[in-house]
Amino acid sequence: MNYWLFKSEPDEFGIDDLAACKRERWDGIRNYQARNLLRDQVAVGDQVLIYHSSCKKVGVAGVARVVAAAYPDPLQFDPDSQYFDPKSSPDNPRWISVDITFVEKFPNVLPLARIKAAPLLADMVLVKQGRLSIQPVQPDEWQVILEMVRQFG
DNA sequence: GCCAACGTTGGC
DNA sequence: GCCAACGTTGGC
Repeated sequence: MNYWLFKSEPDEFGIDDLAACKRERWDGIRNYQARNLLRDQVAVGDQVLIYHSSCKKVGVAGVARVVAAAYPDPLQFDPDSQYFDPKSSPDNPRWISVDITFVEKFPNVLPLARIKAAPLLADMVLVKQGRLSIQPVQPDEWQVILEMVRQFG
């Protein structure tokens, strides 16, 4: 089983929305590095940190679990969607979705500033390559994050 | 709102 | 295939 971090803007879709709907298609990913991870590595049963970006409380907000592995993102075929891609086709889809389900909402969002300040998390992709929207998380990093949440919350 | 970092596009 | 121009992300 692998660990991941998915970014979302809580104004669009955050941990509370996930808790309310229980299961959600993670769509609209339009970055090749993130796409490749979704397509090749994200598997059913993997665990996911839900990260809130571009908002007041930037940081890790909770946990989700993967319930459906890679399949074509339907929005790429929808001309009315902002994620429509005219260069993609059902025969050869370019963009990938997975489904996740709600697991846990943290009592408090673990702030990015705390993550950046933690020596044990200095090698996190979040710290080193902040812009990637689907990121691998190492098992030891996962443990450190959850321990920090326990102390912070 | 600013701006640094980084990804994508397109001319050559 | 290089690289300049441009667009986007996302923290602050």
